Amino acid sequence: MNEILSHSEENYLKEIFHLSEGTNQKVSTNALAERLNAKASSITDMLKKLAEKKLVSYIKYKGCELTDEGEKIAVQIIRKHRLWETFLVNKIEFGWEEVHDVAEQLEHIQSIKLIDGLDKFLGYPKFDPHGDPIPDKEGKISYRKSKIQLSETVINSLVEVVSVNEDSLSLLKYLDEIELNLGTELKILERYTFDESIKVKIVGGQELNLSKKVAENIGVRFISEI
Amino acid sequence: MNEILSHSEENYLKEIFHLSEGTNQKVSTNALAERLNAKASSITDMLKKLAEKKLVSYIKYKGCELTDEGEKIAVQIIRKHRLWETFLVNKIEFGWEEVHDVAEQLEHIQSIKLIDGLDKFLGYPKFDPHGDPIPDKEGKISYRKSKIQLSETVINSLVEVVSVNEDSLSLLKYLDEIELNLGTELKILERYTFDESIKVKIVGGQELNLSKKVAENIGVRFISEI
DNA sequence: CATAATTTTTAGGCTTGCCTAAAAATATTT
DNA sequence: AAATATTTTTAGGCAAGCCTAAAAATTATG
Ligand SMILES: [Mn+2]
Ligand SMILES: [Mn+2]
Ligand SMILES: [Mn+2]
Ligand SMILES: [Mn+2]
Repeated sequence: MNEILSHSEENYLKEIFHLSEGTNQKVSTNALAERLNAKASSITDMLKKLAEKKLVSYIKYKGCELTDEGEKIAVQIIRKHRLWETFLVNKIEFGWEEVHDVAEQLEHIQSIKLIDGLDKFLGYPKFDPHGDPIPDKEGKISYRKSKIQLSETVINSLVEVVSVNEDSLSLLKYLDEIELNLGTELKILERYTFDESIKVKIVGGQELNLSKKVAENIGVRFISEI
Repeated sequence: MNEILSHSEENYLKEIFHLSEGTNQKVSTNALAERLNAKASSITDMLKKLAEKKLVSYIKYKGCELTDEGEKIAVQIIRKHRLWETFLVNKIEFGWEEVHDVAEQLEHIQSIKLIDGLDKFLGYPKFDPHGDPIPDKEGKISYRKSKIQLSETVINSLVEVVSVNEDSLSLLKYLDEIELNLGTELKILERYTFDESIKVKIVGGQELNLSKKVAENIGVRFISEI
């Protein structure tokens, strides 16, 4: 417990957390391999090491799962990642599509005093620039309870954009272009059954069509019927 | 040129710079070994690699020296180190004795946009919390021309503290205790030949004795005769 | 200047975190 | 339930960055 972990080990814990978040399934070797851009054999190697350190439970051929200790560490890394992203956007004038790669580096900086100081300096933000919740010092994550995917909304409703999937650079850039940001309000006008694309009106902005794929990667909160 | 360097390689370049700063001597393997807390044989290994990459010039048994390219990189790492230290003290409420270890990690973060943004955010500071000059974007270092060691001052002069050696934690803590900071003015009252300690009066504060060793690690600027 | 002391390099080895290729286990089809 | 396909593990290897012990070069000393 409380041993220093390598960047690699931290990244494994974080990705295991992300892959199992929401589900209660174990994480497969191949899924990890894809997310970490490594070969399955490398994953197996590392899982053995992390199991040895009691940070994951791992049964050959059956996938892995974080232990309580492993999850605690993973959440703190995610806390750091999201606080640094918030810092970059709020203080250093980064765009939301520019922050992730730098935060991938910053999340490994080892200093509790720094991260708690940063949290205070930023005013204890609850969400990062992509709308993802920032875990608190104790590791508590306040998920937005009423969040649904834009692709799941019913027509004739008014919704507010509360999160976007940060994984795709090109999505973030596209949303910048069409001026769809966190806080933006959308009227859901139509859904086309052929490709499940939807027509929306940005309140105070243009009307436009969004593909199913785009809509699936935007999180919204229902406001009202139109 | 412009290849990505490992943390280790960056640390070697930085220490070679520090060890040769001021002097025009080559840096010896043993000197590096001591500063980097590694064995001489490890240093030899790395010098071969850095020479291969044209970042140092290295002749067996004759020590090493940074190339122009190597020096450019070293200076940028020092720029990052000192900007981060300034950030920690000015924005995150760190004490000057707490910043170095964290800055050792932060100096390896790879993002020109971040470091230039940080520089702007901090208001383009010229000196770090220990009074060391912060290289600018182009690598120019504005050394304080009139700086001398407190140990070299003449009695009956009034001086201002402009820098302290950051290498010793215990020195920094001691200076905190006696309330000797950057900007503090000192009257040089006496010098005892036996141990070369000096008696000083902190303007607006107490009178006290400083050992030669302490005085050598404090940089001051002459203001006037008393 | 020859011998001793010091510094530096070489030789060989270890761990971490990857890799490829082949073998073994598991899942899917027919 | 075989046969086939997919997933996962094992075996063996490689580069980075460190180590110890021994050899070689340099420097200091009588
Ligand atoms: Mn991110
Ligand atoms: Mn994010
Ligand atoms: Mn420092
Ligand atoms: Mn400093």
